[in-house]
Amino acid sequence: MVLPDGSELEVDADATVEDCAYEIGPGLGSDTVAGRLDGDLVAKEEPVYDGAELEIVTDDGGEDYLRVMRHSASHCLAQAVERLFDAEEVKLAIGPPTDEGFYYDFDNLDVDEEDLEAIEAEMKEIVEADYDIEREEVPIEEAEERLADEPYKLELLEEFADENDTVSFYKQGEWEDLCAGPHVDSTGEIGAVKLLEIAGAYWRGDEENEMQTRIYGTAFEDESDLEAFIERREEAKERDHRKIGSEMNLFSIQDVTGPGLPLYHPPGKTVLNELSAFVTDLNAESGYDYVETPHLFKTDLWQKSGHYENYKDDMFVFELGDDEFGLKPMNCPGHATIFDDGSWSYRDLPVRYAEDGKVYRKEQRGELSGLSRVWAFTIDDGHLFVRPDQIESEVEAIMDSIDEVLQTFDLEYEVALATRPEKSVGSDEIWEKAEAQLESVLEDREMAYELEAGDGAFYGPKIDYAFEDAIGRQWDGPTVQLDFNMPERFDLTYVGEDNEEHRPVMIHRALYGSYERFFMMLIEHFEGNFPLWLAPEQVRVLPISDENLAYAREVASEFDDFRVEVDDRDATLERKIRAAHDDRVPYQIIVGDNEEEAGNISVRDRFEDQEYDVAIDAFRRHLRAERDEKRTEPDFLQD
RNA sequence: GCCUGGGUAGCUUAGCGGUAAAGCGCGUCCUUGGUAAGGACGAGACCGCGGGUUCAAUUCCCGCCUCAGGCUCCA
Repeated sequence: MVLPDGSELEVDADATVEDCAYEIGPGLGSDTVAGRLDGDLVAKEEPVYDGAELEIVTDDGGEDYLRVMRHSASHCLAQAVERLFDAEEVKLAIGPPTDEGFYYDFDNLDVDEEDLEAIEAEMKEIVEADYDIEREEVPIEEAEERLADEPYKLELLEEFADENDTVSFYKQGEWEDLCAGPHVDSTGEIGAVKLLEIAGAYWRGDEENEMQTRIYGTAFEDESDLEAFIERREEAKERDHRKIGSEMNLFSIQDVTGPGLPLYHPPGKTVLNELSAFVTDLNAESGYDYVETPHLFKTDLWQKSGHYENYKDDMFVFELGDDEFGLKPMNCPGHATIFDDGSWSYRDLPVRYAEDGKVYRKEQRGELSGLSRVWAFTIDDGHLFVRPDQIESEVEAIMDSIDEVLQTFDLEYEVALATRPEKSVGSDEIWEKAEAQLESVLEDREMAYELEAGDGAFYGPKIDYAFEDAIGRQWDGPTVQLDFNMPERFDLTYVGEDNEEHRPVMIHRALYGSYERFFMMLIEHFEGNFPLWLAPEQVRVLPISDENLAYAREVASEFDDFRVEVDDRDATLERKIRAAHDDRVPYQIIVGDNEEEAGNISVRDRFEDQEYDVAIDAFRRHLRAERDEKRTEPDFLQD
């Protein structure tokens, strides 16, 4: 066996995880809860095998121990449910731990939120009773008898029967379950438990299967950890872009407009305009030409592009007179059509088209959520028509731009290579070539990447970026996609050096992905405290009394290349400061008699720092630099 | 789409078989204030939409619309 520190351990051929632990030391042996065998969490009774990497999991309160304990908590949940409801009727499905807790799926169980309290109380009794949790190896045939009334368990059993002679059961008190484990030694080890949600879940995650009742919960070693968890959830709620979006008047999604169709209010549109200007500048530097295409095309175009065949279920398609039309789910066919209208020499390539293009995709109703999943959204789209020999350098250039965007927002990211999906167009040969090219760029850049087999677009493989926000959540972002198929379908050509017609390659790319999703992520990442260059209101001037109002307006006019407001309400300074904070304005300028006499200002930032006797010129110079350099934090008072 | 829970003033929420309450915000007035809510008064609600039960429905029942969480973690 290979241990985490790299050392090797010799054990008998039939040794278990627990035996290995005792071999290392008797203290470790008796503390053993489970093991990680080549990365898999397994029961301590599981046999080890030659050459495997082994890590012993003890009751040290680490992630793995929590997982084991939560798995046991899910058993308590099922036990409580079978005690309180008709155990003959209710059928057990599965009950694994998750990253944040655990769940158990039941069939034929009808519960509401009030029942949850009763179930939770019963679970606490089970924990209190401190039943020993015992593992038992049972021959398949006997297992079948024990599970005669549990159709889902039998279905699972069938699958194990191929590879194993016995299966394990875990028993606590009067209740037992078919389960691979691992589990803690007794129910009393579960410190604090809470049930969270009732949800529906398809058996084995398949829409074709019946829907079962899933109960979510979580468990921790003690009450204070549980409280911290609940607090963290509340904090995430505070950051929610839907809440902040409405507080800051950024956008709304209203019943009258229909679902997934956001309306951007002036402050929100201000942010979007800044985001758009940023990539427009980058695109100009990278040699892109802007184009514009309508929101709607005849389905002839979608047939030509292959969307009709491969994407129709996600499209809004409708009859108009004798013709059928579809709202555009992607901008590429329009751009390909523009390219097709010209005649091109190899010298003209690459041709790079860009458009902030609004697209419409008919997502399932239940999938819609705030700005993160919508029906109508805008992509900072770009399509390149390149010679085969230009692919790698163009992909490199795009990745440079993406780096610049993500660095501007201080976002860490990971990349993944997504390969051919089941539903796709084009020959195997073309796909292999495309995948190989992207792989080679990633290798050249020495970038670590994950392989997402089958996750590519239907027309080509892609490199997807995922970034992490301020509280560690992952989001989809930029993407670079190779496309050998669209040029075929549109019969795109250029004349080569040899005076023959050649086929260009298309590259699809976006730096943000969609504005909607990027905007949402920024709102939550910054908690609405946008960097100066993005802030809808950048500076607010607060006169101490009405006497200073005229001077306040004069000061504001000195900042007319910024989004500046004067708080001219009849209110105390305290109230004005409070309001400026609530509205998340990066800088407040405070002017009273002292400032008016001296002809200067006081500056306050969102961190509550303040400086008096500031020259207007000096602050304006700083502000321009902070804005133009796109710094993420207001730093006038923070140097 | 399916499961569970919501939809009451611009926002956050309370309430209930007898057509509604609070805080913030907004308006007017008093106040002219020096660093995170000064005071008084006032306006503001087809209680998501449609149907049913009832003498009476925002409240109970049914349907629809819409929002949130889940349906991805696999004994």
